[in-house]
Amino acid sequence: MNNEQLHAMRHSLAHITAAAVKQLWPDAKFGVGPVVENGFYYDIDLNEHKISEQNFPKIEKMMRRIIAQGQDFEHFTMSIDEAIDWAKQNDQPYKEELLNDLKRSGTTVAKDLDASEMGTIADGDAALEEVGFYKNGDFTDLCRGPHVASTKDVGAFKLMRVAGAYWRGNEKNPQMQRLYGVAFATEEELGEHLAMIEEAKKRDHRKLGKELDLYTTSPLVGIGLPLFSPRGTVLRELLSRYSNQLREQNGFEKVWIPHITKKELYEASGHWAKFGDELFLVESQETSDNFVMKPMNCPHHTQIFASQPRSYRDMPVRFLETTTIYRDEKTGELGGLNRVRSATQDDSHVFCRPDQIEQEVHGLMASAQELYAQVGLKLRVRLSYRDDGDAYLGDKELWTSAQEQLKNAVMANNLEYFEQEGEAAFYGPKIDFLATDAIGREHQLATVQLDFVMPDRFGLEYTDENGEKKTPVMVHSALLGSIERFLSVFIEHTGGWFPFWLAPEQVRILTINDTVMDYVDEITSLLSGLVLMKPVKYNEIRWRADDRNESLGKKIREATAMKIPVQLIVGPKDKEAREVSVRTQSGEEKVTLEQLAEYLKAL
RNA sequence: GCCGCUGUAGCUCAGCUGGUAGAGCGGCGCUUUCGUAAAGCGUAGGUCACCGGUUCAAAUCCGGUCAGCGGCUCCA
Repeated sequence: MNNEQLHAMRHSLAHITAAAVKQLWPDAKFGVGPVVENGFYYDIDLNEHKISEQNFPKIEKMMRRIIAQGQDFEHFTMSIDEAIDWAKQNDQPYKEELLNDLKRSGTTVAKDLDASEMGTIADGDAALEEVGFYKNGDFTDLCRGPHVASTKDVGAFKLMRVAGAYWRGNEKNPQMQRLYGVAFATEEELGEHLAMIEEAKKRDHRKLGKELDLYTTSPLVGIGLPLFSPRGTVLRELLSRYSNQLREQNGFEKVWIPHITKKELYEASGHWAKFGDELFLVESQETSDNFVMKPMNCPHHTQIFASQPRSYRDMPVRFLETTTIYRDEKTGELGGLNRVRSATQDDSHVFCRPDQIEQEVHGLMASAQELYAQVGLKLRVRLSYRDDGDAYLGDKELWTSAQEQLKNAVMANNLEYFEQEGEAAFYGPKIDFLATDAIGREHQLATVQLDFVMPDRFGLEYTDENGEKKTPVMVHSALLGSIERFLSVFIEHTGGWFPFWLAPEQVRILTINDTVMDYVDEITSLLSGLVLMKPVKYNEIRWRADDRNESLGKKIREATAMKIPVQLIVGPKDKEAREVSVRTQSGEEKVTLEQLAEYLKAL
């Protein structure tokens, strides 16, 4: 089975889905039905009627009937005008619209779908004369193909869900119903895929967030505004400390800024014009000034840079701050920790000379590399450059030099990378770090962005060796990105089994009976004096003793459910031998009290 | 913001086509001090998300609101 065959199977299933829906609801109007990752979808407009998942058995039954009939997929062509007549006669206004686009420009310029799905080639500017159709049974559809020969050759499939989708991805257009299915060549592969979805569900950070008591939400506080319980706060603080520690080693200094500011700050930076509708407004009862919650930190940090005269000898100036930003995201976008209205960034800004870009980016990359290696996420790098267009601000030579320096830094760090032209921000080129998690999903977390525009907007300057005023370059960077989003990825990556240094509760002592209480005191005073220095410095051991009047089995069960990495079982025999039974994910072993500290430090 | 689905005790869930609410876990009390993933008994918890409607009667049907989930759109 090669990709083309699988593609044809999935695409054929899209047609079969549409054919089944057409039989069940004859007045259905069809949009597009492309192949997507792992399957296919078809956009359908049923006027008043709404398909729900309860209809799936009925639709799937109809699909299986069509499949069992072994209908041939017949290919034929029509002239474009005949095709438009066909669409009109069959009351298919969406197809008619597509055909008219094809007639005009040879392509359908809809976002999110490949023109090849609609029966033509994407890269033609010329008007099209003929379009392809496929017919199976009495269902005919505009389509370039290819398809499998017969409806019985489509492999294994399952309808997954139905969702609203705007016609051609534009929210001003009518909303259609998008029917999603997954499809594979064999039942086994379909089964594996469904099992993977189950695995992802088990690791869902919203589920684990509740089970492990990491964070919560409250309708009284508002959606998209998560509240972190003690255990979740440990994770947040340690990750932030680690991220800060890595950069402080490279000369970054902590700064602090307030969370509201006058709107004028963002008018000066240019963000108000562009992102004004995403800012939370804050009203003062004392002054007429308009305040906003900060949606980013860089403009504030520029004002700290500007507060002192700067010499070329002072450069680079490096600021660092873990702080929360607030964005008024649309309610429908919010969910879990992935997308929130209060997001905490481990933000940093370097103000440097143009010739210092490479060394600064190099240092940040090395830090990112170390952090991600430590948490077990595999990194690769996307370099986004400008193209020849005029959408970019700043000196072109500076861009060229900066892009070279970025690439040098990536090479020096020996990182896997790829380059994209035309993907840079208007204010400078950027580097995104893509992290692959334990079940193969890729997430964008850390970022390094150059900025040639903001220093100019705020009139930042330093004095060079000739006594002349020069404008610095800014390097924006975050290693974790948003701590909330990082946590959502990290929780799912680890399935809640955090590495020892990060675990909110690292050690739990499980007693067998009350005769060992004095021995437990000895153990706890040892643990209380224990401090880890790696990878985060001054990381005091977090422990609890479970000396309740419960069975050992129950204590183990509960400690394991909370994914506590080290369980110390303490009974009369252990007390007698002056050792503890250490239970970890990799099994159980006896460790003497004397060796316990070293044992834990080595984890 | 839009479309679809869901909302029953702290948690996980049962409650068929309307007759007025249940289990397990957890909590609390008592007993048990028990060595590797749930000790025993007892007991207290619910305006069935909220508001309105239909009905003799609503957790159940209808409408609205809020929240959660899956998508669309968006993401400096």
